Amino acid sequence: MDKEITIYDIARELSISPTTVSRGLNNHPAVKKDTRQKIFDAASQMGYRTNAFASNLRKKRTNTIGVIVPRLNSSFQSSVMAGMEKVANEAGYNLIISQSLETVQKEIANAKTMFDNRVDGLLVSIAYDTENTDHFEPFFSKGIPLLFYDRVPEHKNCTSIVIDNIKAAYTATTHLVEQGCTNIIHISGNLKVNVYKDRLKGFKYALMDNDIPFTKASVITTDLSEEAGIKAAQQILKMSPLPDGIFVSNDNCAVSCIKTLKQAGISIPDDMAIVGFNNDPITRIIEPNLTTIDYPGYEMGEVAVRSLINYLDGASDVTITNTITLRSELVVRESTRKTAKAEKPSIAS
Amino acid sequence: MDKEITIYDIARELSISPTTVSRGLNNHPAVKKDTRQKIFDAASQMGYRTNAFASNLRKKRTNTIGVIVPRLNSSFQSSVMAGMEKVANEAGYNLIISQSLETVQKEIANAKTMFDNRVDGLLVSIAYDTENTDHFEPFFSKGIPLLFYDRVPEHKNCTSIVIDNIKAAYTATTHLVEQGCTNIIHISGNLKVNVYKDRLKGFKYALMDNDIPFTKASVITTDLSEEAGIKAAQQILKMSPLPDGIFVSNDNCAVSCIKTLKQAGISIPDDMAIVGFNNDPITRIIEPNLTTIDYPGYEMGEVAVRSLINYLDGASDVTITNTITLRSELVVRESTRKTAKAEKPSIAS
DNA sequence: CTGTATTTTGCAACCGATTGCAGAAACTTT
DNA sequence: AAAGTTTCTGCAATCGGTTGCAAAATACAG
Repeated sequence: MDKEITIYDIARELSISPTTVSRGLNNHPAVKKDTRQKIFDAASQMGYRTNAFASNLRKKRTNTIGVIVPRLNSSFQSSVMAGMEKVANEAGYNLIISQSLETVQKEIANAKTMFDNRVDGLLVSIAYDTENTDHFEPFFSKGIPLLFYDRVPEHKNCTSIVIDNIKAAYTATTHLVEQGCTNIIHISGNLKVNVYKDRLKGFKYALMDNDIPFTKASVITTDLSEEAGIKAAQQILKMSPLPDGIFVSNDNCAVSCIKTLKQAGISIPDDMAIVGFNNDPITRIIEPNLTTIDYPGYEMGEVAVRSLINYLDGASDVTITNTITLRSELVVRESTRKTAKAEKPSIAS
Repeated sequence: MDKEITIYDIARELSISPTTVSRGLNNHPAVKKDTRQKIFDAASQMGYRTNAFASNLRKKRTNTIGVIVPRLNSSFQSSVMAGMEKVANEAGYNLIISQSLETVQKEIANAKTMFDNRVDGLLVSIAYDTENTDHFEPFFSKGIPLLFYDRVPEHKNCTSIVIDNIKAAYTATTHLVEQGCTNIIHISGNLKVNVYKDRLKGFKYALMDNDIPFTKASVITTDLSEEAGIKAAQQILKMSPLPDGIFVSNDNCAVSCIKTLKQAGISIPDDMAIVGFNNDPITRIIEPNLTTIDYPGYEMGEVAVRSLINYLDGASDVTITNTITLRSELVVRESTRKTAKAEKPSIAS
């Protein structure tokens, strides 16, 4: 194992002090151009590489951003990660990623690890059962920028990046009404989570504004999994009269719901129109293609990291609570096009 | 900003030396139980948290594993990441993740970053156009364990984790033959990449073993994207006679291919049977459901990290080149069930 | 050529934990 | 109670950069 080259080796080689080498390598203005060049040359020639720990130890900065995410293996979240990684990498930051697997316990443990690892900033999308932000207190009190995205806590004034879920759900529901639906069901997720709560709100408002009664029976609360979609569909099939429109809070669940309904002989969109949420790739595979809300995951990741780095560079102030809202929009496809059936290509031979 | 507590503070508080505190916190046997307890109590009471940099600087170990992946936002890769994160987290390691976005340049840059960040080990799934492993040389020569998974380089003797792509493709193709296909096309990916190369091999062997002629025309080389699936389908539609079986190297592409073929009035599986590769969730959404090769992404991630940590703990030796091959298996669904149509539920109302 | 201003460089302390080695303390043994 | 063991503790050096402050080198002015 060959010895590691340090600034001391370079200094000795050039007969100058380590101080100057350090400054030179960091492009400090108080180093003669000439000297600096000599340092760079020697460094690359000798195979020097900086020791980040020594530097971090002294500078108390890590150039590392932590990310805590419910699950990595979801279409939406992996897009977000991809966007984050891209921006972080370009800005010279590393990303440490961990998953809470939807439990507070792991989220707490992860937060602690991130804290101990002295991340410069933290990006979090909270777990299902996270009900408070106590475990992030150390970050707040230490002034480490903390930014929530997508799934954000409600009570605390935290900087967060979201879409307008109320509006999106309102738009989706209104679209169903416009297609002629009058008996609409909403399949929702855990109502403790802001995104699902807001989508329910939007759903409710849209019904109200269109003089459609909203009752407890209008909502089926699930965990939005694939199985949940099947169960919800079965539950719907038992309703009488059958609803003519369904707004599901997530595409995955909507898709398995559609599959089950189709198997039961329900025609979509003619018997029931369905809208999902997320614009997952699967929406363009299910037949009929699913109308959904386009949700900019990749962009959300980019914006999250960009904002965080702005804070870190002192360009903006964390303590000023603000919310960044990204655009989202309805993408209309066959699953709600009651009249325009011609657009749908023939299915079977 | 409150002052950070160090072992010196604890030492002063308890009137003992920092040495003992350090040893105590690390459960060094040469510290009286009694003393150790006092140290732990004081530490937690004073809000001490270890400074990883100081420790790393001294120990020359980071407890960090680097991962370089082509893209994060793919169903397969995000499963792998999820598996990796789980094992790494449980073992007390952090994961630094970066994407090569399928280009060597970025892969080289990422490798350099990982190296400079002194990762304890590196996990890599190489980019499309990576043709040699020169940029990983520093890892080899420094004895930093490097482990390739899924997309592995061919010429170098590297430790790698893979599935038997030849066998899997052979099985998939043989299955098509067993279903009565006699004119089979293979839609492949970049043949410089081991996985696609091997799948082509398996395809070829299966044809040979079943006395079906293999010609250049039997293979369509693409980038396996969604668009590629459409184009490949169009190309297939122009063939005469039309093939009766297609083996696609990836589910995504297979699905868009099916969509295009169906639009053109081809009946699947009766006119053409199709097999994909990966067992992506979409295979169970497309109609007919896609027969595919189940590819254990999550497990691959788990195994990769576990192996790496074994090396790091000195349990096994990196220099001994070995290849870990995970099981993979054919999952038969409607897209190839020419005879058993009854299993498929009615599609339209 | 001297004095002042400006640009460069270096000294030395510091960041916080780890560890080889030696010495102190506690415990056994005879 | 002295000598021999065994168990604990602490000194001091070390890991490799960074930075405030002061000194040295150079430039500029008169």
